[in-house]
Amino acid sequence: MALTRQKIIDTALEILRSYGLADLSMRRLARDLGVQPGALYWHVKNKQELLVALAGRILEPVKVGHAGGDPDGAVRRSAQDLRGALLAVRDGSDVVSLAQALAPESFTPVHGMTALLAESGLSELHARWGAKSLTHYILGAVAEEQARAELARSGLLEPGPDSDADGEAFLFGVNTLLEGLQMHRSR
Amino acid sequence: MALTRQKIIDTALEILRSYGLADLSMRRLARDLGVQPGALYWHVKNKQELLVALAGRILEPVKVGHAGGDPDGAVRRSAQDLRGALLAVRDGSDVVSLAQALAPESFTPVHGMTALLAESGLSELHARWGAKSLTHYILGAVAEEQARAELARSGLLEPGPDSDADGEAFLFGVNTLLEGLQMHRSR
DNA sequence: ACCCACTATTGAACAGTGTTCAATTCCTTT
DNA sequence: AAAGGAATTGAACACTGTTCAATAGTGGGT
Repeated sequence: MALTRQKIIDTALEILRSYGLADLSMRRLARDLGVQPGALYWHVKNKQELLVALAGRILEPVKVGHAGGDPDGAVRRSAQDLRGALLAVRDGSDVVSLAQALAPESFTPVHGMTALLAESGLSELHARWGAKSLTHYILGAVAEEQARAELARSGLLEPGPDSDADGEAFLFGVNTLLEGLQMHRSR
Repeated sequence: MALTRQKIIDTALEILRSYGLADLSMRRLARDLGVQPGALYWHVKNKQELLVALAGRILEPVKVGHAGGDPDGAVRRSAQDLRGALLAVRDGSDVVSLAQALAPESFTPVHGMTALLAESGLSELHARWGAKSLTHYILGAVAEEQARAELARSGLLEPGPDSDADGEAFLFGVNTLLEGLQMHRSR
């Protein structure tokens, strides 16, 4: 079974899901693929590129659809989709944050959000700034959730109640940002 | 000259300032102190603890003072102070984000901001959530600025105009958040 | 002055990391 | 079957954080 870029990314995602970013080394990845580490570098430039691709895969299910008539609602839904996609993979927010730092243009959701906000009556500039604010907030909020989850996993923190207080707090942040943006609309 | 925890943190900060987080290894740190790597572990539990202490040092100049009468203004000023402190040290936002993930309670600014927001008429819960939203936003925004700076330093990005567009965008985000919070005030 | 005890540092090792590259194998096309 | 490019191996390089027995330095009490 030939080694392929696809398979590498798939296996990397599986390691991430099950063991987290700390266990995702090139050697571990090669071992799981039954291959020598050097072989990976034929299909992938380096680990950074792998992580960027991985981030793309994590965000694949997120479609920042532009819903007719209710841009705010669409943004709200996109934000929650994004959160969901990040939470679905262990250390997902770390991987995506890292990827965004390495290849900012590859972080597609921000484009869709900019479009939605522009559609809602914001100037081009304010829409861009608003979208960036939103994504910074989202990545930060989810990173905090997952960091806590990681601490809990290692027993350094009691696992707290599993009520969706995080989801509520998250939505509060998104709504606050959206309400703040409302003031800047021209129409 | 006896090795001391203070000197270790000082030297670590100096390496960070001049060469960035990637060059801040325990070995490099030991070399700069004229000491064997193992010696560091007498004064510091491990690298994580060092980074948390370092984050504390980076945030030292930030005093989230509670200004009389104008909580929003105080928050705005604190946010900009925080940004300034992070930007003053290369990779400052990475170090602080990391520290916050490892020891959330040690990230003091969030306390002061919570207090200020509560003072401004928000409920206890909303003040907490608002402060968290703000800090997520701030860390994310500065992280992006510094990531771009790092990419530019390595020549992978043309250094763009040095106008303070970043400062403007940053302030926009803070103001948006504050305006959004206004809706949730009881008085 | 001596010895003890405690603090601090060394030197060496362990187990891992990302990455490179000559040599080799595999597979396809002629 | 032979040639040639694509893919993989095996080994090495230069690192990383961390541990720990052995050693050195330092002060107090007899």
